[in-house]
Amino acid sequence: MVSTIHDVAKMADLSVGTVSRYLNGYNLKEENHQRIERAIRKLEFKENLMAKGLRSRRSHTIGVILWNLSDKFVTSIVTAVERRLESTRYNLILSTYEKSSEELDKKLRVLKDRFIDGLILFPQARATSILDEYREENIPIVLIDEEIRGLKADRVMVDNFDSAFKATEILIKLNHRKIAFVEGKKSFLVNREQREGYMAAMSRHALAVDSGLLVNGGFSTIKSYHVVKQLMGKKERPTALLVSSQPMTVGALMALYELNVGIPDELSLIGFGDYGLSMITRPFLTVIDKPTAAMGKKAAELLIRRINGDYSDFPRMVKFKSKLVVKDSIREI
Amino acid sequence: MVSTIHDVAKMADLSVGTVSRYLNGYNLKEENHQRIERAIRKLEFKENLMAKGLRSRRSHTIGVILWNLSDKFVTSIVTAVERRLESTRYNLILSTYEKSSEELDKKLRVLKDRFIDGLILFPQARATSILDEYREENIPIVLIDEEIRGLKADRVMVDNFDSAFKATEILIKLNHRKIAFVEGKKSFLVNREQREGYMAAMSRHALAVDSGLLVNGGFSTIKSYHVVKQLMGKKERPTALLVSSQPMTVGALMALYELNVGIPDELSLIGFGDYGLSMITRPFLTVIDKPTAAMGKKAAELLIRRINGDYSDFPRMVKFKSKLVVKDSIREI
DNA sequence: TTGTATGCGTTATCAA
DNA sequence: TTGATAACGCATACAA
Repeated sequence: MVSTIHDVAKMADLSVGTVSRYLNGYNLKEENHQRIERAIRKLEFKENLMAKGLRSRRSHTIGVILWNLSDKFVTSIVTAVERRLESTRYNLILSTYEKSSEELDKKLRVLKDRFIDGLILFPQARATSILDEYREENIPIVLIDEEIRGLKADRVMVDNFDSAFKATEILIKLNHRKIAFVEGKKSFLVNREQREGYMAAMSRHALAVDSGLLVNGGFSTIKSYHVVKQLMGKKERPTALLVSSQPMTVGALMALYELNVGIPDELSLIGFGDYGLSMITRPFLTVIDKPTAAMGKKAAELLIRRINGDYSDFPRMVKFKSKLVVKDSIREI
Repeated sequence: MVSTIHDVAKMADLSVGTVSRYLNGYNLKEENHQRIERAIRKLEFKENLMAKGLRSRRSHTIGVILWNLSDKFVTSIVTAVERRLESTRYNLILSTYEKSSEELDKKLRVLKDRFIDGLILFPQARATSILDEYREENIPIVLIDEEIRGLKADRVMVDNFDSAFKATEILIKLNHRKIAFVEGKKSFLVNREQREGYMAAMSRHALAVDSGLLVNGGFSTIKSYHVVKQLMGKKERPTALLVSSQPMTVGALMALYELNVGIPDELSLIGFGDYGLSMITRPFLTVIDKPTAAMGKKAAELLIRRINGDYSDFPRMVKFKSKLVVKDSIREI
């Protein structure tokens, strides 16, 4: 039989109030403290999270809303979040929205109705006024690698400017001049930052970015496949290519394989993406590896602090530098 | 202000009992039905899942315990599960255990304490008696592509025998005789079935499996990397290689790249894994693509039926055939 | 078919 | 510092 604080109280010969206080970390007389502890152990008492939640309006649950699980950037961050949460009493409720605004809204609503105590959001679609309700009800939100206009929230970011800058610059130093950049969706901050990094590196070295070099891969594998195919079909090919996300890098690879473009002989290639990708392509791919483990940990910690009411440095923006992992897909020309 | 069934009852001029019955699908007088519906809409009433759960001992939550999120087999099934659950009132609580038995036990315990209504489990480590408690408390479990000895539970499986058989046989038909098989951990059913499929195909064509052809990749990328390196370092190399999981296929690729083994010229290669992998390796990889979408959907539906008390065909074992996607990594010799 | 009343396990208020 | 007791929002047994 499952026991309640009433059973514990009876066995310890104290009142339920006292037991409840014990459970919530209030000070008791040392002796009573011990008595309760013993009773809890004997009865194998476990708190009932639903009853607790009903009273306290907390679910001890953290929502994670992400676009999908096929992106390693997302999954490694979620993994890190879960790991960080293991020592706490929080669990993760997972929701995906496939980059659809309607879906996103729906999921935001569902999770709010479940009384999540906090939210970790990977934003890749517009959300509507539902986010205001989160604010009104004081449900903290941590955004991953993006902003949402009009929403003051904590953010855990990749230093995307720096990443693109570094990648572009290394290509320039290898004497590349015609460096193309496959960007994502223009409306997103992550894309603007990357593009600015790319532009800044180009202009610092007095290189022109003619219009043909900047192509839009729309954050998707298939779109990237098409634009890269088009890009490399032109008479004036770039000698180097920087692709701004993992799924788009996959698309680019597919196109390049199909066109039989030699890497790095005909084209030097750098992709944003995880380290894993660099090991299974041939040649090994030079990638910009994002510090997902640190990001997930940070996001979890930030969120917990907010849940505990510590808004001292709100809104916080933490930026992590990525690492350029140089492999065989780039060369000097 | 958030409204309760009391508010709804008052506005509809009925009792809370009636409203509660309405919400749980009991029959009401048509007029009252309408009145309640109107009131609910006007008040934007939402059920309080915690209160509901406290009374009914249901959390409307389904636990998913998986080894980690870096395996596409896992993530695509989870995605399918979530999609199937969208039209229901269930949400997913996610937990990972990194193939450690202690972790698995811990997670099983945590989720039980959260009153999950059902569990989807990807078993790759031994679990202890905690699973008996699930049975005692009537929490249904669906196992994905594995069995747990001593546990009667529904299972959603890949037809691993058939998969390995088909893959081996196509290699045989391409005149390969020395076909090596990188297997996973022997203690798991998935591995035994694959191995039997491989053996069956070999013996049907009267081919001997000498001991050197069967190597153990331990289900991990790194282990597979090492054994394949060793395997291909021998004087007598196989002419074809079948690798029995996605992570191990990655490890095999790393080894083969490193040793500069020409694929498919020197070695024909088939890997278990997802379709995506086949597109980014060079040459394009022939893979055994598992029907993860269907599996996830089935798992969700099976679990919901059990939660609803329908145990008519318990325990059910559903087996899905995988698809051999032939690309450029195999050739006739 | 509906209303009333009790309890699910906890927290919080108020007295002691 | 502790005890008694009233909520929290809902489901259900029982009566009507």
